[in-house]
Amino acid sequence: MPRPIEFERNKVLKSAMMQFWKNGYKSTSIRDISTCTGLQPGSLYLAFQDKQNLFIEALDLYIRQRMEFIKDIFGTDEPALVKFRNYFDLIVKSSLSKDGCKGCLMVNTILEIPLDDSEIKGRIIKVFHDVELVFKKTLEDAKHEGSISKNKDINGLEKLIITTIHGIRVLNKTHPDKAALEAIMNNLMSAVEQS
Amino acid sequence: MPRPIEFERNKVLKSAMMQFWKNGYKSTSIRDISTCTGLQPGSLYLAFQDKQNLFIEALDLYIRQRMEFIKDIFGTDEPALVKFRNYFDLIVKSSLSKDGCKGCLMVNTILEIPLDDSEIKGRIIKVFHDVELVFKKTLEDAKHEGSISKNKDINGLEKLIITTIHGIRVLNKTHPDKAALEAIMNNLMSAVEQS
DNA sequence: AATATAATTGAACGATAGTTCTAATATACG
DNA sequence: CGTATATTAGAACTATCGTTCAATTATATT
Repeated sequence: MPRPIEFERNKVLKSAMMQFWKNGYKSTSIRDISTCTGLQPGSLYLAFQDKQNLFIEALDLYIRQRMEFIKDIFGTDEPALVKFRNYFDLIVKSSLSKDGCKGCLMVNTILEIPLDDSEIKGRIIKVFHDVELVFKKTLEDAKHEGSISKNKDINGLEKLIITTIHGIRVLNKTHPDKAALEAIMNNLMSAVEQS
Repeated sequence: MPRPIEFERNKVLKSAMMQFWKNGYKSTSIRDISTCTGLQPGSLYLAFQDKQNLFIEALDLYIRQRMEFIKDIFGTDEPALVKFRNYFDLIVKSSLSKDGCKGCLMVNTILEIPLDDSEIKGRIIKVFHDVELVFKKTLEDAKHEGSISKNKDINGLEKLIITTIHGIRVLNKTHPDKAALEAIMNNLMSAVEQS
């Protein structure tokens, strides 16, 4: 009986996500979203409640993609150090791709958002934490495989990895540069391998 | 004959800078600035032209402070590697200080600002470049002093340093943690020293 | 085919943003 | 001491924001 929904929710969310990723949360207006999705404000509000919730759903889509990316690499049965090498290579590759200069939506958002905004901030911090757990798990595996020393400081190493990745997200917003990216990643790999 | 200016320009700029630093460019309104400086909108516009220019002057104040900080450390006649060690120690210290959780105004801004905004972006990229020149110069000095190997890749090393610092600015916005900061900085120092 | 249902439209709304303007104010000089 | 000069105050203006709403549209069922 009812008129059916015309738009595909995920396509709309993807367009919105790309817009937020490109220009940031505050600098993206509902009219911008309306333009890039082809949906009128009314439809957007009916489907997504309000701007904050629309952003959260777009962010969640981004997060799902990132976590899938992580899972594709770290969910294999390859040796732990190979996983890191693959991951670092793909970070370099994606940094040099078309979307590379936009950095990471999560990092951009956590630096943009006011200090006391906890709803969105908490979401992102949780994802960072989950990623760190994957890193730690893989570093533990490396210990068991005997490819890194038993007395390595896994917490420190894991923080080093995620901090370097975040630094690269900033670099991407300024001067993406293949040589620099490779130098940074090679150093990081050495830090991981080094007994 | 004229009524004298009552406010001190630098004090006003400092208050504005702190506000922008805390909440970001877009999330800070002129009325916020009016409140934190005690100046009415009219006075602000007479003195600073418009919001963008006010921000640029506040940013310039921040930049001057940062460059002074850099100069205080790298402008001494200490050995090159000691300069880096001092710098890294101070990064850790400031990360754990009251303002640490606000990250770096330049990094925050470059991640917040829309991709095609070149006025402010260009200013920040130039500063990053200037800082990188200081790092490179100091690494060259280290070579001449014989404290690092002649065939070290200075460009790669310098990018590694600035990228790690930027990563820490992101870390500061999430979980400032003394142990993590020290682990990251110790690794960075090793990467610099290591022949 | 007529109708009930709900999605879609895009104009309109109130709030808030950046900005401007006028009146009031305060000194340095004649 | 009065006046010229320029700052200060904060109300007012315009643009734009997030958001809502009434009218329109399109199907699935009767």
